[in-house]
Amino acid sequence: MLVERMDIMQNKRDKIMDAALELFAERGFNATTVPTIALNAEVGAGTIYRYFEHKEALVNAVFQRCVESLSHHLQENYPSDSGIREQFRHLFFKVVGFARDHVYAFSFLESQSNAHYLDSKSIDVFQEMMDFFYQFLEEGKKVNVIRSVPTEALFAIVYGAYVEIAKLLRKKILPESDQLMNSLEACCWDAVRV
Amino acid sequence: MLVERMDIMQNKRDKIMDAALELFAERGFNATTVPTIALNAEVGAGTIYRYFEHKEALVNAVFQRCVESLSHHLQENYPSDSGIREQFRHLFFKVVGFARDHVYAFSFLESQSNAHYLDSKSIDVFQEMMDFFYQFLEEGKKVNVIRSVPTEALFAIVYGAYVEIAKLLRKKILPESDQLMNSLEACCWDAVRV
Amino acid sequence: MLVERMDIMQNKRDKIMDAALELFAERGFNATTVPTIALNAEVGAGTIYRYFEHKEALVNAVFQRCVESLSHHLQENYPSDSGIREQFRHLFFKVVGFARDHVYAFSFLESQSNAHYLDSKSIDVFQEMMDFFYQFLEEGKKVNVIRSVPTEALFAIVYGAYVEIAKLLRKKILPESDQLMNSLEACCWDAVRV
Amino acid sequence: MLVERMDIMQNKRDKIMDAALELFAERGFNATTVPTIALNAEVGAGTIYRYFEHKEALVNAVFQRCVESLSHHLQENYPSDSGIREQFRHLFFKVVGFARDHVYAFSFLESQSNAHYLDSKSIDVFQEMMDFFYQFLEEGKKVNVIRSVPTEALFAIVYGAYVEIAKLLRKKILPESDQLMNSLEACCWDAVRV
DNA sequence: TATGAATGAGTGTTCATTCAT
DNA sequence: CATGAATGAACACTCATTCAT
Repeated sequence: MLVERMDIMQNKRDKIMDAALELFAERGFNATTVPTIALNAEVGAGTIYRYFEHKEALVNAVFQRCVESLSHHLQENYPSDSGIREQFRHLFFKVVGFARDHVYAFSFLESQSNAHYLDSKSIDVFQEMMDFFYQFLEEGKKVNVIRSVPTEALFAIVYGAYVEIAKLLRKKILPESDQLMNSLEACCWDAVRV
Repeated sequence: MLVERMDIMQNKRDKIMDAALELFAERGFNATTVPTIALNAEVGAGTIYRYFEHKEALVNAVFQRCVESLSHHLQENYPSDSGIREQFRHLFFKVVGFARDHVYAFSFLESQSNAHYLDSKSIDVFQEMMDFFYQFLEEGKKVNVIRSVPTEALFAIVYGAYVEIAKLLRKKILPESDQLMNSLEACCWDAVRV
Repeated sequence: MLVERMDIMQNKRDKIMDAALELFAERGFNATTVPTIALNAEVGAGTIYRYFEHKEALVNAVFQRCVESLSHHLQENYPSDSGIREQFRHLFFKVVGFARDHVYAFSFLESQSNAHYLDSKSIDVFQEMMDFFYQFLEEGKKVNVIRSVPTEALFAIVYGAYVEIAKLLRKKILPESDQLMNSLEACCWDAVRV
Repeated sequence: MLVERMDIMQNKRDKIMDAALELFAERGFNATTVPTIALNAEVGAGTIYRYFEHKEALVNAVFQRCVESLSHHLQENYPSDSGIREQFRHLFFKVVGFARDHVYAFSFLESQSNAHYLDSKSIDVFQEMMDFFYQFLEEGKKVNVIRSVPTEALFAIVYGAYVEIAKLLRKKILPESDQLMNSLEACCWDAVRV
C-alpha cells in the first residue's frame, strides 16, 4: 500500500519531468511556462510544487537525469579491455545511439549545458561525464594513439561534431545507415588520432 | 538634410542593435528586457518600436547582421585561386578570428541559431552562409581531396568543432597561440580530408 | 464506546484549536496556513475540515473560546459582596493575570478583536464579556463612586489601558512586580473614579 | 513642463498611497491585494510598481506618512510655554482631532504599529513620535505633576485610552461633544497626574 | 520625431479546500 | 473516520507594448 503510493508518486514525478524535458528541449527554459508543463504532464499547476521547490529545481533535476542517463549509457558494455580505437568507436556509437533514442534529452543537454540556472550539483554531474571522456583521451595520448593536443580541445572537436551530427539525424537530414555512421565515426577518429 | 536625418536614424538603429546584441549574447533573448536595451542604447523604450516592430523583429535583425558579418568575413581575401587545403585553412582562421574579434556576435550566433523566434529570413541568411561552406566542401569532394561523405555531415563535423573551440578560446580555457591554432586546424582538416 | 469516541474527537478538536491559537497569535490569521496548523496539531490537513467548516470557522471558534475563557476568569471569585473599589481591583488583576497565564489567548484577542472575519457569534460573545464590565461600571456610577461618563467611554479607557499594559508585560518591558501592578491599578482606577 | 510632470507623478503616488491606506486600515495588510489597491487608486496594477518596489515598501511609505502626519499635528501650536496640564490637554485634543480628521490614518496606525513587515525606518519614525510623548511625561514627573510610574506604563495607559476612545468616535458610538471630550480628557489626566 | 509613464496580460508560486484511498 | 496528495483560483510581481505629450 505504502509501496503503491510511492510508485504513484514516482510516476507523477516522472510525468512532470518528462513533460518538462520535452518542453525545455523544444523551447528552452525561459520560454517554457510552469502551467504549460502542468498541462503536458496532465497535472495541476500546484502539483509541480509538491515535487520541486521551484522551476529551477525542476530544470536541474531534469538536467541531472539526462546527464546521468547519458553517462550510464556510455559506460554500458564499455570495452575496457580493448584498445583505444575500439573504445572510441564505442563512445561514438553510444552518443549517437543515445541522441537517437533520447531525442529530447540530448537536444536539451546540448542547448542547456551552459545555462546560468544550473546549480553546482548539475555542473558537477556534467563535469563527471566529461571527465570520462577526458580520461579516455588522456589515456590515448599516453599510449601515443591520440595526438598531443590539449584534452579540452580534443573533446571540444569531437563533442561539437557529435552534437551537430545528432542534430542532422534528429532532423532526418541524414539517414542513420550503418555505412554512413561508420564513415562519420572515421571522420571523428581521424580528427584526433595521431 | 534628408540624408542627415537618415544618418541619424541609421545611427540610432545601430546603437539599438549593438546594445541588443551585447545583452542577448550575455543573458539570452528572454532574460533581456526591452527597457534594458533602451537604457544601454541610450534611447527611450518607445524609440525601439520606431525602428523594430517588436522584440522578435529586433532579435532577427541582430541575428541577420551577425550572420552577414561572419559571412563577409569568411569571404574577405578568400584565396579563390589556391587549393582546397589552403582554402580550408583560410576558413578555419577566419572563423576563429571572427569569434575572437566579435565576441558578442559569435557568442550570440552560437547560442541562438536554433531559437524558436528566428524567422524565415534569418534561417535563409544562415543557410546562405552555410552554402558557402557547402560549396567549398563539394568542390573539395569533386577534386577528391575531401572525403566522400554527405556535405551536411562534413559541415556538421567542422562547424561543431569550430563552435566548441571558439567557446574554449572565449572562456580562455585555451590560449590562442599560433602553434595550438595550427594543431587544431590540422585536426579539423584531418576529419574531412581523404 | 460512544463516549470514548466523543472524547477522542473533543481531544482532536482541542488540539487543532490549540495549535491554531498559538499560530494565529504569533503570525496572524492570514499568515497562518491550514497545513501548518495541521502539522502543529499533529493531524492531517483534511481532518481540520471534519471539525471546522473552513478556516474562518476555526478562527471564530478559537476567538470565542478565548473570550469565554477570559470571561470565566473575570467572574471567578468575583467579590460580589465587596464594594466597587474592591471589584475594580479584582478585574484589573484578573485581566493582567489572564494575559500572563494565557499569553497566546490574550495576544490573539488583543490583535484580532477588530478583524473582518469575526462572525456575529464572535461579536456577541465579545459583547457579552464587555457587558460584564459595563454592568460593573454602571453600578459604580449609580452609587456615585465612578464618574458620570458614558459607560462605553469608561470601558474604552480602562480596556485600552489594560491592553497596552499587557503588551508591555508580555514584551518584558515592564516587570510584573506587586508594587508596579498596584500603581498601575491605581492609575486606571483614578481614571474612572469620581 | 518638468514641474507639471512631477506634479502629476506626485499626484499618482498620493492616489496610490491614499487608496492603500484606506484598504490597509479596513482589512489589514495581508487581506489587501495589490490589484484591489490599483482598482481603488484608478491605476493599472503595474503602475504601483513604478512608485514602490513592492507591497511592503508601499505599506511602509503609508505608515511613515501617517506617523509623520500625526507627529506634525501634535507639535502644531504646541504650548511649550504653558504648564504640563495645558500641554496634556493639547496632546489629548490633538490626538482625538487627528483620529477624527484622518480616520483611516489613525485606524491604520493603531492596528499596524506592531506588524512584522515594518522596516527599521518605520520603527524609528514611530519611536520618534513616542519619544515626544515620553519626554512630556518625564518632564511632568520631574516637576512632580505626573505620578512616579515608569514612563512606558504611563504612555501605555493614555495611548491605550486614546485608541479606544478614537474607535468609539469613529463608530459614532460616542458623540464628539465638547462636554464629553472634556470629561474624557479629565479621565485620562486623572490616570497619570499625581 | 522621441519619449517614458502607464498598462494589463501573463509569470511563477502559494494555499484553502476536496476527495480517493 | 482520517488522511494528505492533488487541485486551481488567486496572489505578488514583470515587462512588452502603447500613446499622450
